[in-house]
Amino acid sequence: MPQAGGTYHHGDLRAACLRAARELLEEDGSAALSLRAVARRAGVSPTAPYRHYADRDALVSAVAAQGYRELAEYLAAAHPSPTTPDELAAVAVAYVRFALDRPALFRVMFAEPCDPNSEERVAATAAISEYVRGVVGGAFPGADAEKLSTTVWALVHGLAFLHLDGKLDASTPDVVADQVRGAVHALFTAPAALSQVRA
Amino acid sequence: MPQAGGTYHHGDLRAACLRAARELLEEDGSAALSLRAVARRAGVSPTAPYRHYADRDALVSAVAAQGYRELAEYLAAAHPSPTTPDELAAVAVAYVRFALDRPALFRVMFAEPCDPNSEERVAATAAISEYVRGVVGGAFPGADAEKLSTTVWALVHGLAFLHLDGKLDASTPDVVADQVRGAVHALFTAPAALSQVRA
DNA sequence: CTTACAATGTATGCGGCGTTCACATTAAGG
DNA sequence: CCTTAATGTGAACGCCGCATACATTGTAAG
Repeated sequence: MPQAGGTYHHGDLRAACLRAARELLEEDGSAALSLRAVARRAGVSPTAPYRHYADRDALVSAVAAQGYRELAEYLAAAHPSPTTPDELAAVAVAYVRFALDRPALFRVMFAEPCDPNSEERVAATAAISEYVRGVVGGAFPGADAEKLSTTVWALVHGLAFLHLDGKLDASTPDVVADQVRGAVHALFTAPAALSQVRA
Repeated sequence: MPQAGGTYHHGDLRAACLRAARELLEEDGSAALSLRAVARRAGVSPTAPYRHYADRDALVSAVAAQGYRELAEYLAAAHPSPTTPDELAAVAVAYVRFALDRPALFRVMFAEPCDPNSEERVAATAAISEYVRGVVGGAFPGADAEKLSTTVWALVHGLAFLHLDGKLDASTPDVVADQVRGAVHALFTAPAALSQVRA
């Protein structure tokens, strides 16, 4: 009886596992994200989570999928439908800030190959891809949305990862934001760049 | 006696561990990179590697450091001192190809925070940073080498990671190469982009 | 040549982890 | 009420990282 006054059935162990996993992730990094630790934190026996997640990968994928959805919200909050380079840069800054605020989660989302066994995860990643393409395509209707969105996503994603790895100066949030804005503007204020990626 | 006719002393277990680790990495992914598996493959007792690596992280860092050095060679082989956008694009293509050819190694190199306890590793990463800055600075002497090199590195690094994660079309090497070239050209053929990042 | 020592590899053991399987408890529906 | 499926428990297996004590061997000083 792991819970003092607890009932035998937890109620919503699935959600509790997800919450516990997120906490462990931010507290001790992804190495500490074990099914057993999650079970302990949820106040449940070591094998109880297997009723809700097939294996550790399934739990990790669920965490990642939740991360993708949160990222989408976070970007939308930065600007719902950016059109100018400035607005796009604001979204890019939000992307990098998201990564720096939740480093372990961001790594879980992108550091491993996306497990194709998790429908939830592939759906969430597809949604992010769609979002990026939609935003870039909306801002630059004449350009090849596919290529251009890939380019800008890669740029922002790369900045996020390099910052995460401590390869760049991330001393203050402002420094980071300026860096990101500068890089995005370099890409978007360039007529030659746009013509380069047109269909 | 793990080795049939083997001697008690291995001879060069340190190097053998590194080799075994690389093999395991490419065969079964980073999850299979355990000190015990390395020891098995080297034909040695499970704890023997501890004589040469303080812990698992130390071995991983050594593998990563070797990866950084190989990456530097690989880029230099693509073009020793690029100056034109075309030449820089060729180096960028090599960067992404390196990542796609050695996915597990590339992830080890970049997916976790760089362990500051490994002098070898920090030295190798610093060398890569220097290399990138030098190449970009040499190609565009007027620009702010710091900012510009960060931008182009992030772009290429992001492309590599997105490809690695299957988020982009990596059906054929040519498709990937075209994508990378297009993205780099978008950045470098833009006068406005360059003026944007000048000091 | 011997012998002491440092370097290198071995043996054993601990606790944690992922996972499986048999079993217990509970909720829900005929 | 009683069956049945859902959910949680417990014990067990093999793998892992790692620490400790011990065995073997190269080396070099005496």
